[in-house]
Parts: sequence; structure tokens; C-alpha cells
Amino acid sequence: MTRILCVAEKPSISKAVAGHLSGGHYQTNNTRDAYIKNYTFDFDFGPPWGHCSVTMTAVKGHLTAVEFPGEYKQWEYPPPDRLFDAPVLTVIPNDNKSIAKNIEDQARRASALVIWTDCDREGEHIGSEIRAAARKGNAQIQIKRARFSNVERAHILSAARRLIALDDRQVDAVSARIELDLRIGYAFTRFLTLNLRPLGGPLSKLTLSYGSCQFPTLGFVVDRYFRVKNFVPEPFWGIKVMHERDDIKVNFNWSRHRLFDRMSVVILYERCLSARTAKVTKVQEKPTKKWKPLPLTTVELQKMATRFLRMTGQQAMTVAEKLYNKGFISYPRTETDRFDKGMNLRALVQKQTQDARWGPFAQNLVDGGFQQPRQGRHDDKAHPPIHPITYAAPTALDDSERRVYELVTRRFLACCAEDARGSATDVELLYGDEAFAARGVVVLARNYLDVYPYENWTGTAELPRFVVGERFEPTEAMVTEGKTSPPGYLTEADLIALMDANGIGTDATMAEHIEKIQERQYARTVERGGGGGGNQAAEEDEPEPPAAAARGGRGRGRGRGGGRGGARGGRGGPAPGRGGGVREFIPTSLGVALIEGFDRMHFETSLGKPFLRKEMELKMKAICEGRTTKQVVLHESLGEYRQVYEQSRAELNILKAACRQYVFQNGG
DNA sequence: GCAAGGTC
Repeated sequence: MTRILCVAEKPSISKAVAGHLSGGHYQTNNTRDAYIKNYTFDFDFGPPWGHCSVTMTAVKGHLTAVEFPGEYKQWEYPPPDRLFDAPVLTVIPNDNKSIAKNIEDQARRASALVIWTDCDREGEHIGSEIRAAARKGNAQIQIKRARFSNVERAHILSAARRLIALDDRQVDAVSARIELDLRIGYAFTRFLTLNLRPLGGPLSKLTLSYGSCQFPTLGFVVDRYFRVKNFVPEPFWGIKVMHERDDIKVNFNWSRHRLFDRMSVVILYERCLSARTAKVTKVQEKPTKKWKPLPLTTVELQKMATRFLRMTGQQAMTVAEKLYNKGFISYPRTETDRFDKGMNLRALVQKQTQDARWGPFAQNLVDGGFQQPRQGRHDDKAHPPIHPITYAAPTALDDSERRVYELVTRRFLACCAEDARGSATDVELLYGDEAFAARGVVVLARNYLDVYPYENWTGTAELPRFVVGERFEPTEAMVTEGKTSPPGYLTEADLIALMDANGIGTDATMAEHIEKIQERQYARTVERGGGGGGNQAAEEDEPEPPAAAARGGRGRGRGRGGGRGGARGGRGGPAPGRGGGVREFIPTSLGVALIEGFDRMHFETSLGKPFLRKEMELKMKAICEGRTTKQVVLHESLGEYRQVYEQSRAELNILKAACRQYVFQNGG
């Protein structure tokens, strides 16, 4: 009988696939890795292999890592830019050696390897790592790949009978990314750290890292910081018209909204007054609805958790992973916001009917209220949207698990419910020559809102009756005055949204980059309102210096605490006291100095902006589509970064000046 | 001591 080796990207997939292919009849053998098991069973792959003896196992994500040879490990020599053309070694880290050995051993006894990694670029690359391990044991082994986007039984069975080839273009695209990230990250990190260390103070001990994701992330924080700081309020004026009828006060909005010239508004206002009465020009009543949310993605989960659960994105992901590992929710890293048509969502709703909080709502869906979820535009072809798998009683979970599970479940039930329905009434007036309008909404059926407390239908109020053509003298008409207000500092939800929109990081890593810029003392969070508000002393808005000693850094500080920085050091609460109100991101003086420093240099594209990362993304895509090759991309990109490096060295004084200005608050 | 990407 032909022997086939199957390898999945993670143990959970290997188990699920083995279950489906074997019909639940498989033998389990432990391996030397605590998490990875080998499952053996028989399966008929159809032609050409037919009935086979199968061993199914897994890796745990990437099997290999890249590194520089030993002679490049010192910081002092050779100079950092040598890392642009130093050799790069692909190695199997110690933790993965037994996993690679398992594949090698199993491959020796098999005539073909079927790769069951996720259907995304990284999955393709992991597939190539598995291939290499298998070939080490058996150079002749045939290589195939299964294409599947969920672990539903029928889907897996059909994937097994329609095997395809590994896509080496995708493999190359990822391998280019890996190599560029390594070279550029290491080179610029050493460059920054070594060159700015002589400035002393906090810079004498900090690691100043550069990464293609962490730096743009910091760039967003700094950019918003300056937009807030440099905001100049502008006064504006408007006309407010209010009319009271049937004990309801109706505010009509001016069609011009507001003007930035007071005299114009006063003149227009006086024309209104001289008309004495307003005339109703339109009354229209029509059905309206508030759409239910889209199926839940990772990015959306993190945004919601930071907004409603008072968690960081990182914490939310850790909790979601625990829930996933216990089998309560589906895989929490997904970009997909549409459910596959074939999924039995009703069965999943049914499992929630036993809950005291949302059970009745779920029962209602089961009894006929069920509506197919909306279909978003994203599909990563690897995982479905995040949804509950089995019911988790509140007593089975700890506090944070309970809250994340509740969020996932309520979101899922909301997706399977009906949009909220209401009736909207629009009333338009002509008052003198000026037009005004009011809208009233009566909520007729809350539907999904009943199970989804994270949203409400606000601004809803019933309007009294108006008739087209009628005239009335408004109860109140006056000129209002206001001024534009600055945007707030970035919340974590804002930051995640920006990273998402600019392709910085992946759903699985965004939260890590956000942690990283804090760990590196480039940014910190404060409670909203704590330092923001309107009339704080200007000094309150200054970015603080980074703390003198790196968090979790080396044991003993080497004196030289750094003049101003250390003295002010009573940084108070916000950092450890996670979980108060909404937190906002503010750069430290170091974060500002680094981004400003690079911005002031004369690059075409600053390192602090997201464009370089975006370019890398485009080049990866071009490799995948065969429009270019890995070799060409590496050559081009390294050339560009070498130039950026050269220029950074030539204009180092600009960077240093920015550090003196912001970190040491002199010069500039 | 340095990156970003997988996953546990």
C-alpha cells in the first residue's frame, strides 16, 4: 500500500484533518514534541494513489529561522552596513529540531508528502520548510499540497482528492520578506543604537531598534501627536432653529452647517428673522434600518476589546487563543469577514440557546428569526470569521475569558439576526432663504441590537407632525458660536485601524508591534482625559523622556541617570495600571526624536512613514504574480536601503540634533 | 542586545 505523509501547520489542524480523513478511526502516537502527535490511518486519495496508509503530523508554524554567521554577531565589528550583503543562514532552531526530525523520519517511509498548511503566503513558505525537511529524509519523495479554507468535513475530503502543487512564487515572496526584514532590521538597529549612544543620558543604555513594522507604527503615533499639538482652533458660527410642538423640541440643522465668517452668518440670520415664518417644504417618511455587524475578524476583535473590554489588543489575543485551545471559539487569527455558504450556522446558534444571558435570543433565531450573515469583502481563504464553536458555561471560564467569549458570541448571534428596523421622518424648512432640516427615527424593531450592547441606535427621536406647505414661527432662532476642536490622541483601536489600512503587520502581529514600541520606550499610553483636555498647561503636552533604565533590562544601572530625564522620573500610574478608561498613545521624547530626525533627512521616503513597508508588500505581490523574482526584489530593495543607510550616515547630525532637541530639550 | 512571521 502506498504510504503518504501529511503535515499541517499546527497540531489542531492535523488532528481535525486526521479525524475527517479517517472517519474518526486513527491511531495516535506521541512524538518528542509535547504538542505534536502522529496519527496513522487508511485513506483513499483516489487516482493515482488510491488506497493509502497515511501518517498525519504537524509543525508549529515556521520550522526554520534565518540568522547571520557567527562572525557578524558582534556589534562593534564589522560595521552594520555589512549586514546588507553578509551571508544569511537558514537554520532549524533547537526548539524545532525534534519536529524536523519527525518529518524526516516519517518521509523516509513515505512515497509522497501532502502539505496541509494554511492557504496564505506564510503557509506556503511553511510548506516549503516542511518540504525541505522531508527531502532530507527522502530525496525522491513526491510533493503535493492540499488547498482548504476551513476544517469542515466535506471540504477537507474534497481538498484531499484535489491536490495541487506548492506555489514557489509565494514561497519566494515570503523568503524575500524574511531576508529583508532581517538585514534591514539588524543593520538599522545597530546603526541607531551605536551612533546615538554617545549622546549619553537615557540613550547610553537603550536599545534603539528599527523594524519595518515597529517604526511605521511609531510614525502613526508621532504624526497624530503633532496634529494634536499643532492644532489651531478656528472659530465658526451657525444658525440654530428650534421649534417646540406637542411637547417635543425639534432642532433643525442648517444646510450650510457652519461658516467661518461671523458677519455673513449674522446677515443670513437677519434675513431669516425678517421672513418671520418658516415654511415646511418637505415631509417624508420612509422605512430605514441599521445594519447588523459583519462577521468578526481579528482586527475587529482587537478594536472592540480595547474599546469595550478595557483590554489591550495583545491581552485580547492571548485570551482568544486560550478560548481557541479549549475548543470554545474558532481560530482567532483571520481576515475573513464572510461565512462560507456551506457552514451550518444554525447548529452553532442552537448551542447557545442554553445560556441565561443570550439563550432566549438564540432560541428566537432557531425558531425562525435566523438570517444569513452579511458578506464582507475580505476572505483570507484560510480561516472563517471568529465564532463560538461550543457553548462555554460562565463557570468554565475566568473573568477575561468570559468577557471575550461573550463578545465573540454576541457578535455571532447579532450576525445571524435581522437588521434593526425603524421609520425615518425627514422634515425640511425654508426660513427666509435658508434651508433647515430635521430627521426623526422611530425604532420599530431592535432585532440584533437586543443581543449586541456594543451598539445603539442613537440620535433617534420621534418628530411631531408637520405638513408640507404649513408656516410657523420657530420657537427659537439664534446665532451659535463654536470653535473647531483638535483630534484626540490615537487610541489602540485607532492605531490598529491605521496599521490595518496601511498593511503594517498582520492580524497576528499588530498587537505585538504596539507592545514593542512601548517596550522600546518610544511611546506610552495615558488615560484619556488625564493629560488631554482643553486648557492644560503647555508643558503637560510635552512628550516625556524615556525612563532612564530599560524595563526588564540589565540588572544594574550604570549610574549616569541622565540629567533631566531621570529627575522627572515619577511617571506615576498609567503604565502598570492597565485597564482604567480609554488609553491613548503618546510618543516619548525619544520616539518623537527618532521619527522627526528621519523625517528631516532628505530621503525620498522617510523610514518613519509606512510607504517602504507598502512597497515591500507590492513587491511580494509582484513575485507571486510572476511579474518579478525574488532575486530582482532583493537586489532592488537592498540597493534602496543601502542608499537610505548611506544618507542616514551622512545626515547623522540631523538625527542627533533631533535627539538633543527633544530628548535633552536643548538646541533646535 | 538587533526583525517579522508563524504557533503553544
